[in-house]
Amino acid sequence: MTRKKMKLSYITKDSARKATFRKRKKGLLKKASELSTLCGIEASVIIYSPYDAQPEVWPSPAGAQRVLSEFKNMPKMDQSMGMMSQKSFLQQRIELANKQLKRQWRDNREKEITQVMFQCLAGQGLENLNMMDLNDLGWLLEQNLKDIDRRISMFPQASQSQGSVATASATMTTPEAMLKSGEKAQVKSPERGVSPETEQRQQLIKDLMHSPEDMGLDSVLSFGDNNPIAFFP
Amino acid sequence: MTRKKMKLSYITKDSARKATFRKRKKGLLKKASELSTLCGIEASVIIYSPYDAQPEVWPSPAGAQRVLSEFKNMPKMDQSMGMMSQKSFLQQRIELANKQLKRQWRDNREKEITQVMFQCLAGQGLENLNMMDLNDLGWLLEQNLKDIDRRISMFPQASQSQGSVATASATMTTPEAMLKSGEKAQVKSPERGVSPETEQRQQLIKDLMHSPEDMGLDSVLSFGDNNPIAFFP
DNA sequence: GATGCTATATATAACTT
DNA sequence: TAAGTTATATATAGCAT
Repeated sequence: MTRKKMKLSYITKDSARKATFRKRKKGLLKKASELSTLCGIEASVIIYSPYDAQPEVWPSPAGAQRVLSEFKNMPKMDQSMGMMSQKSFLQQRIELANKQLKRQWRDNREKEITQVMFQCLAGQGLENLNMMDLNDLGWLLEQNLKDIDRRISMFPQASQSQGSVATASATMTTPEAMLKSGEKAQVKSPERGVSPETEQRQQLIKDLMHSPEDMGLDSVLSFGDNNPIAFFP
Repeated sequence: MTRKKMKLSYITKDSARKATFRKRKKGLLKKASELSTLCGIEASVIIYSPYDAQPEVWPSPAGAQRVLSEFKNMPKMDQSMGMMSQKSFLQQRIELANKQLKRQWRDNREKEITQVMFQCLAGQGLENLNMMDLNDLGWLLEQNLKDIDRRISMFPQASQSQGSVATASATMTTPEAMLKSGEKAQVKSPERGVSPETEQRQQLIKDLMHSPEDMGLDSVLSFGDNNPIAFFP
């Protein structure tokens, strides 16, 4: 942007990267501030980097949270709570919120992984997934495959040859180890009445699951890193 | 900042304010994108304004969530809370919990829709979706396309012909009406270096989006049912 | 009201201290 | 390694369409 035109790619040189980071972070926050002032809107910028112990939050943690809470149901609560003992009411509220939040978090995990799955379909590949994600992705795939198998087995003509999709599962190198005991995939003959669309889809998924340059999914997926999601640290 | 030096204060003239907003929002997001790319860090920008029905979220709702999840480690507050009155601390806590919960709720919606999207890919079709789902699905598609476009535009060779995925968007009959003004998809030549997989995927999505017997998605998706997400029902 | 177009104001990469 | 300087690259305010 100045003496040279600079390609927009990761700056490999450590010192230069850090210098640029500091300068541009400052610039970005200034821009955000100006936009907010000039146009009278709420905005928030959060920058998470290894250069700052605490994430950089603009305009402030509280301000950021204000922006994040687009709907203003808060004021209503502030008014009504005047009638109760402040503490108990608030504690109650906190407990409730925590409980709901915790439940959300758990339910979210599956949806998040499904999201990941779609992102793969959208062409992002598996490179950026960590071990936990891959693990859960594998689990989700198993669940889906089991469900699909179940549905297939309900078709009359499939009764003598179920387990086709489980075959796909095996082909996809999904770790059998992850199946709960007693629920082993029943791998039988792959030949069955699948529509072209189905085959295309399965092929697509297989392609997506096969990342040649990375280590095989087998080794990764079976690695049991079930770290709990941090909750209200 | 250009022909005149401009005082940094709220722009009273309506049209000018909006014009400035659009320009600067674009600039801000670009800066954020560059910072992220150049320094390999995670960042998120959220702009909440009356000009956009949906808050502007960069790099994407999912990306923002990733950054925000880091942001929730705010030990700073825990330390300093000793100085606050119990009430203000609890209020802050509540605010935080509510913010997080609210965000969860909204992000959930997105994931839910993504789930729906994947179910479509799994062969269930769009028959069972209500108008809100379709609406949100359209929005989600837009977000994803924008994110993908952003990534594509980062490839040097794509700089002269970005918007390829937006082309897919148009082909998919995604309603242009849903694009925020000033962010019109740049539909150019569809011919570009897309891999066979990409084409296959796009074709698949197109097929899924095209439900011959139902009313076209165009009419449904552009139906402006921006109902707020219920929070704390 | 949205865009496109400059003339300038800013931001900042490469240097210097 | 950080802070200051400077030459340029970018961003964008004020207009024109």
